[in-house]
Amino acid sequence: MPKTPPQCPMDSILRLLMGPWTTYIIWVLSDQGPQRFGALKRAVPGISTRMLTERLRMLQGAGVIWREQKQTIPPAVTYGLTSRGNDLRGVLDTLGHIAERWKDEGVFAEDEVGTA
Amino acid sequence: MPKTPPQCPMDSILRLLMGPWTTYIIWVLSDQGPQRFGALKRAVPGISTRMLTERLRMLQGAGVIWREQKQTIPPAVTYGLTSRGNDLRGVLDTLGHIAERWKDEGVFAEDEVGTA
DNA sequence: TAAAGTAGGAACGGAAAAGTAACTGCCTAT
DNA sequence: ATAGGCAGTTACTTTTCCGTTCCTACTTTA
Repeated sequence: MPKTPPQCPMDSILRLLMGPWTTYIIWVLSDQGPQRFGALKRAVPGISTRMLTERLRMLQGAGVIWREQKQTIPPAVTYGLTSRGNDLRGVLDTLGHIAERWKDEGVFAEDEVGTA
Repeated sequence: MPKTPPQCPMDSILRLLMGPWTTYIIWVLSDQGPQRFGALKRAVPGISTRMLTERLRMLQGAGVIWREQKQTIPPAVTYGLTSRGNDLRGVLDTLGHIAERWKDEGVFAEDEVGTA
């Protein structure tokens, strides 16, 4: 029972980006450059370590971000966007523009999308 | 406790597109033109009427699709993309290309995204 | 000695999303 | 007369996700 019919590969990619935090993480990494785990956590206010870890693993598994671990004594792990992540950047950027335009038009106002 | 920090409007739009079926519906409407409810349901294999209705309402609420109801005796309801929906089309198209490229590269293979 | 930071892992629990199934009312075709 | 299609709605159940909390092992600082 595939929820994602195979004809539509972009659904797979959306599943990847979908999570509540995913795009935000990508945005931070693309806006502020590579970050360490703690810094990332601080940059994404409200996220739990569990979620952050999970999302990072997922993105890493998809090759969207890289992970560099330094085996120093307090281990230092840094994450950054790969070229594949930069692919996404453009799309997300465009989507962001659309989103802003829509927001100006009131699409996301509660009485329009919340009700109805 | 907003899961979507206000700084990131594209998260709102992704929330809109995210659902398991949403993009597929948009794709069908953009690929095959306006469709009636039943046709749409047949075109999106596996979706339940409940989900289809919900997604359509959501997309309609966001102004992504229009809904035209003819008060004939078996009521005929047709859905189609609005100009706003066509905004999305471009992005989804790009995303689709990326997704296909990634798929060719094996990003979505289980051993890459499932394991890790 | 105790607290805090580093980068997570494991377990538990609630809430929201999604699927299933049954029902609506009206009409047409068999 | 009965089945089936139209376009859903409602209720029920399941699943899945997400957040919270506690834990690791080590080191530095107070």
